[in-house]
Amino acid sequence: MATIKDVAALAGVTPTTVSRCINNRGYIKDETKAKIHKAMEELGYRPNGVARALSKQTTDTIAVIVPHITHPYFATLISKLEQSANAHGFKMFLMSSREDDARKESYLKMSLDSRVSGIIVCSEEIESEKLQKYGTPVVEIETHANPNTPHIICDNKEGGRLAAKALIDAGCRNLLHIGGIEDSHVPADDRALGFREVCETSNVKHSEVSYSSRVYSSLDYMKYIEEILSKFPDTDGIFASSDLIAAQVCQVARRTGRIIPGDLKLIGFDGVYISEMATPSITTIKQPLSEMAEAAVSIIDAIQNNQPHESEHVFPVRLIRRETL
Amino acid sequence: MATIKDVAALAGVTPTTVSRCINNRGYIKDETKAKIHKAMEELGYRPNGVARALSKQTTDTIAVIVPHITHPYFATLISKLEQSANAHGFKMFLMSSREDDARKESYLKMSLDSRVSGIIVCSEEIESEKLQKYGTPVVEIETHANPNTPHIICDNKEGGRLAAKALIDAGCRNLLHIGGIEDSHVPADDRALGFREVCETSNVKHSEVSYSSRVYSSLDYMKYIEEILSKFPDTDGIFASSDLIAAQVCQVARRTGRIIPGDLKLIGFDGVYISEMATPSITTIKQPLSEMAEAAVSIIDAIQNNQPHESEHVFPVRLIRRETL
DNA sequence: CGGCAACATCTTTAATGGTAGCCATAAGAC
DNA sequence: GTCTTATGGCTACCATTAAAGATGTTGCCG
Repeated sequence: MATIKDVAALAGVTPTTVSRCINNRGYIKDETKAKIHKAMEELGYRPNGVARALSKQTTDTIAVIVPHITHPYFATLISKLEQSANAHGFKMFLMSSREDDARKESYLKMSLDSRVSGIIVCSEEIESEKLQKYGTPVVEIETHANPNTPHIICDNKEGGRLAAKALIDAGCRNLLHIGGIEDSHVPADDRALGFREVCETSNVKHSEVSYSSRVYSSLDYMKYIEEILSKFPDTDGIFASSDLIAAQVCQVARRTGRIIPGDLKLIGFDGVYISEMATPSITTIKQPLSEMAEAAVSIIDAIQNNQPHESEHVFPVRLIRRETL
Repeated sequence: MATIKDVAALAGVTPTTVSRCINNRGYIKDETKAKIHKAMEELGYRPNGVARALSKQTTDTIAVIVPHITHPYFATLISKLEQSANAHGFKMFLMSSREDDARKESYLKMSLDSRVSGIIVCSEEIESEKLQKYGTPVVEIETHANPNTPHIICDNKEGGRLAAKALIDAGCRNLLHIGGIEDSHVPADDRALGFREVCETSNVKHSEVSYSSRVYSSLDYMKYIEEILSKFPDTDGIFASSDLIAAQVCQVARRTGRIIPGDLKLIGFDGVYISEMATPSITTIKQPLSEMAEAAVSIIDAIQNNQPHESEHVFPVRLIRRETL
């Protein structure tokens, strides 16, 4: 590929002049500009981003680390992050740990080595203190491992409250919350807190179950849900911690002859497309993922430009009524 | 962040020696190695990938361009590509055109400028001849704009045949194929060919409908499917060109009082997780996405290392039987 | 035991492709 | 005569690597 020197030689100027022409810096005669542009055109010249990054000391790239890509929640979040990144002039590295700590660690190092402008970590526990000494900005979405790291969450507790209230208002008296990964502690666990709070205040019978990270990884909760439903046969209202789980509750319900919402009412969490696509469509607690993604990217943008930024963003959630309630 | 010079100064050697120590090249005394490692440790040194890329003339990065991220087919494909990229030592840029030609063009330029090792374009028409002069390897998945560009597809026509046969064998006599984006020509269109072929040979009544790119973009086929079903009320078997469409057919069927598979049998395409997650679970034609992703990344790896590679890969598809047939 | 090749160890220099600060020159305005 | 506008070259710098060179150290042969 042609370099700036080739262009300079062809246009009869020095590389510096070409550089300034490209970057609109300093003074250049229109005539000279034209010559340079013609030379660039002729050679199909494209400035070398690597050299630029080295010289400018910024790659304009953010790394996004997620546990899974296909999970509808992460797929949606990734999509929003990509949009925001693009709008802010960032390219996006996508890295999926697949819940392997070694891979996560390796990806973190890779991001550092690539001199990304920032790292966005989603629903993953990381040792952000250790990262801090490298000076690469880190933003956490739905995690909060370190108090100094900027983080973005939705109002999980309120989400749990909304779900419990809605189920109780709809007449449910035997509630079940499916959520939380065993041996893991994330902000999403607060959904259970809000849920419990309302159930206790309203004096409604309720249970909570969590699942193994193996089930979470596989995205297949089917057998697990069957077990749970036979363990809690009287359940008439379920608050699932993701729309993905809720969609599978719909399936299991159908197979086991339960009518939704007749026999069993159901509320999901996230508010991503799968909640609309399930049959019946799922009533859910929606997170404002666009805004959350935008906030995450904005923080990195701000840090890169030495501008002030919030270190904690809590976004409101809301109930979307559909067919399962 | 510390540079190789800082490490060199602290260890009392030259940057070159540090470089050779890092890359295991040439002769270095164990004692010196130890000093260098100690210095690196102390400074928290991480080699600068940008400078490395400039010097080594390779970024070990691939760019993946897709029309959409959340669409279950693309989400799955992206996930598989990320896995293969990682296994081959590549980082992955994810870029979504959102079916905007200008954005696609801009992303293509960005990829070129970033000196990626290769570009993988999924289901997007691109002018790959124009790209060729830049020397950046391009691989197409489920597109085939240019005869010289390596491309990867599944056996779409055979998929159409399998679907038609299965529906006819199940007793359907009024078939409908939902597939194909208006004003666009992609290999996936061949699914209709195979479908038509079998229907005609078997003398079974069949129709084919395609949808607007607006509907495709929105991922929301609901209204469209309603219209189609009222336009073809006698339909007893549907072959949908994606599992996403099929899942929405399930929904519309339920709302309009059709029982699947009693009144209406249904086959999807892709074989991605949403086909398992829909209610009822969807019988589908599965593409081997893992293998296809691996092939795409392998080709870029091969080109980068001047090794030979196939220019056309056609992967077999197979019928997965579930509840809609 | 001198001489010389082979090996070991580290340094010097140049190159990767671009950007940016500084400098030199000159023409016209005030 | 000085200030502003305009033009474009020189050189250092970004962090690293490849190639070649410098220096010392063995080992072996005659």
